[in-house]
Amino acid sequence: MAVADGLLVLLRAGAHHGYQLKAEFEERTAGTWPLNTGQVYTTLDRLVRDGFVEAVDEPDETDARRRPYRLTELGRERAAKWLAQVDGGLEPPRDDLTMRVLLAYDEDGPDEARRVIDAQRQGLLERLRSLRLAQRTVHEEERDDPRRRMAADSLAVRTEAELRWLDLCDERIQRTGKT
Amino acid sequence: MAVADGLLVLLRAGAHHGYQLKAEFEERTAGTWPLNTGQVYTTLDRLVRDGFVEAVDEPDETDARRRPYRLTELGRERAAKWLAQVDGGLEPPRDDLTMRVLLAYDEDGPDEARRVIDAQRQGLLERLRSLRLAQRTVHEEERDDPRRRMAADSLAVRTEAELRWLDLCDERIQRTGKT
DNA sequence: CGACACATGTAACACGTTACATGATTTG
DNA sequence: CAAATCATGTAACGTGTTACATGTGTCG
Repeated sequence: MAVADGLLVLLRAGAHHGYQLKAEFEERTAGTWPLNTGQVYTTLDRLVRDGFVEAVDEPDETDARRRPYRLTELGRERAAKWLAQVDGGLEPPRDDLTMRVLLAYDEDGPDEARRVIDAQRQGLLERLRSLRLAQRTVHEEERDDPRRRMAADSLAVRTEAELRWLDLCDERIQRTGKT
Repeated sequence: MAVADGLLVLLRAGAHHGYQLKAEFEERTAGTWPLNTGQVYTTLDRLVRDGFVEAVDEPDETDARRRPYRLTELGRERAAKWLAQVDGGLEPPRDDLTMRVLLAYDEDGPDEARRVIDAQRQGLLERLRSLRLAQRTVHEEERDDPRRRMAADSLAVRTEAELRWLDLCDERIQRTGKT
């Protein structure tokens, strides 16, 4: 649903056609979130079906191929609501890292969990190094693009959080301590 | 795919039937990751189809309803590989929070982005409070279950990371500073 | 026996991804 | 004109979610 809401946000600025939405979406995300063209059109279809978006009556004059869409009142409300919304409340995390550690825990004593945690830590540290290296090797214009920097920050901050979590898991396991 | 890999990990300990897999999966994740029964069976079908799992020849004697499955050699390899694997390399983050901030940026000057960031920050702080409150109100046995604590930690650490990221975004926007 | 937990499924839908098909317009 | 870009779509598949259907075993 994330993509659908994103398109609604873009449509707040005025009518767009599908290809244009794809291009603008990618520009706004600094090329870090490529969209599939097909997905744009099927998503638009669903948005039309559900009343968030409608086709513009008089098609584009300069290019007959273009089929612009605009927000309905409902769509405008949804876009505003989505921007302000905070998702993922108290529901437990459902990601591979958490699942790996939880499932490895107590498989055969704490050893298996330790092995998994160590392997993940190595991999994440390696990822952090790569991220920092990549950040240093980009061209200046790109490095100064705030959107690109924010996207990069997001990755780095999340990776650091995962490392911190692994440390916490280690503590918990030691405290339970059989070994 | 996460669930499929999780089932493979559980099957390393020996043959299980579908219902049993669901129950054990939920127990191992301390009830934080409920599985839909239907999903278990369709996932098992796909795993059989792809050669990671096979039906046990002689069905369970004590209960004719049960249809136990076991790992194939291929499945055992996949489980081991998955446990050691680190996912999400250098691909940019694709989550709602990142998308909201990036799309809100430069919508109409930095103001819209600021509003979105502030709203998200408020919501995330509220979530952190709820998490800590919830942690304090659980019963003792649950609070001492390491799996439950790890799951709770995971949520908290991630939320803190998101808050840190929002602060970084604020900095970047100020530095670009139009106001 | 009747209720409830155990156990296996099917059907329909939402969303995302990949690949492909098909034209129109612009530009060298 | 030919090639590249613009523009709109369809088809197939993987994964997850919800809801429903159906039957067997156990226990009060």
